[in-house]
Amino acid sequence: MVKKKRPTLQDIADRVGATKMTVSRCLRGGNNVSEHMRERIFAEAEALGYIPNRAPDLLSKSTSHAIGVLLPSLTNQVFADVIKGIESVTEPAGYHLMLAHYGYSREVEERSLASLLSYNVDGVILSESQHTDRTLRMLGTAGVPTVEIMDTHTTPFEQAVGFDNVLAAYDMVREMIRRGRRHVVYLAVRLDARTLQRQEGYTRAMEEQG
Amino acid sequence: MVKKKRPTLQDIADRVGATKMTVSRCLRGGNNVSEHMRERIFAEAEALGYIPNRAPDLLSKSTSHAIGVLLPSLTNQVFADVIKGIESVTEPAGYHLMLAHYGYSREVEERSLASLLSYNVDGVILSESQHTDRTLRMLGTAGVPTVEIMDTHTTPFEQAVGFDNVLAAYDMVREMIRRGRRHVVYLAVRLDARTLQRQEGYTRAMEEQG
DNA sequence: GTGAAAGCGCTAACAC
DNA sequence: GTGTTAGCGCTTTCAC
Repeated sequence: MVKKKRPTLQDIADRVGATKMTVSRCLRGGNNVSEHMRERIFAEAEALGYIPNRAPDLLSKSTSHAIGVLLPSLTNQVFADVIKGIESVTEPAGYHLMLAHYGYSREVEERSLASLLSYNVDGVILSESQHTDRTLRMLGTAGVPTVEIMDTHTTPFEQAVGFDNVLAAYDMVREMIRRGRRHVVYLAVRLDARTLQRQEGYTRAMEEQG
Repeated sequence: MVKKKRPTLQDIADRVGATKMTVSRCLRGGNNVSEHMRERIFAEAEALGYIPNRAPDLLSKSTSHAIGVLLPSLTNQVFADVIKGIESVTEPAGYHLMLAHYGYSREVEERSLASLLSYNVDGVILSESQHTDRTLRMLGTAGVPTVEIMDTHTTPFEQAVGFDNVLAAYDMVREMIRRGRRHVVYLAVRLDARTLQRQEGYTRAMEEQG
């Protein structure tokens, strides 16, 4: 399956008898192009099915108009909503999403992040707030804006958006006790960071109220 | 928010007193690098937090290791599952997903596709099988493998994976009739392509059985 | 109004 | 085992 070489600015330039510079200026709406040229260039571009190439920009300006999104899992329905929410903001802004998921493994997260960063993404969205040292270092050298979602209890690398599991659990248990419940039980399936955070909130509330 | 310039192969090369060629070979696991050099290069790469840059590859080989996915909507839960399914294949293969959605508008689809193609995605997944002429032309000149999902009734541009709404509706109605139902009613909310296909299946089954 | 040259970071091809 | 050159497609800068 050989990829056909796509038409470039040069191809258009050749056909209209100009240089790619003139074509470039014209296609980007520059006004210093003669009316005659402008028409021929647009006609040829359309005829050739010219599609601009973002790669050179990506190379020279290191900017991709893409945001990397690292999710622990796609199975958990909450992350489908997360994607939807992110898209609702990025799409109107002309940004694309590059997805990766890492199955709750910090090592996979590290690799996926490297991969995402190698595309020069303009920003990264991470879920969870526990990362390997290398992950943190990469975020540092990459120098792109980083947002951690879901957990706001742990101190974020840069910024975090989400909720505090500890506080949420604490509030819930407190409210139950306030309503007169005395035997509140905390049941959890997995002992991951979030579960433990909720347990912390539960324990705090229970101890506080005796 | 100024992006810090990331370390490049040249930066590593300067520090170990070699050329970027040697560094490039070494980091990619080439064996024709002296043991001494190899160690220093890896040490410096780690120290600098070097992250490889895919942009040059993208420019010279026009290959991105990314797949463009065009979805009509993210709100419809079925597409969350679609993403999940696609990811389950692409991720192990080392491919990333670039998402775009177009709100069931062919014009938006056309723009989004151009945008996706400008990243030199290695393949495109489209939902629905009705596209503008320009969309089709772009797919042609881009020359990347294209898969249309959801609808297999319409003749696909290249390949399609999904189900046949006409046939599905036909089968359902037929089965109802076979079980003795005589007053089967088809209710639809929107008159989009899919709805009309189902109606076609319904009508065919009803007429066939009288 | 249009062109020429350089450069973004990396690798393929070719020295030595 | 290591270096040199050239080039991917585009834009920026400077000429004319």
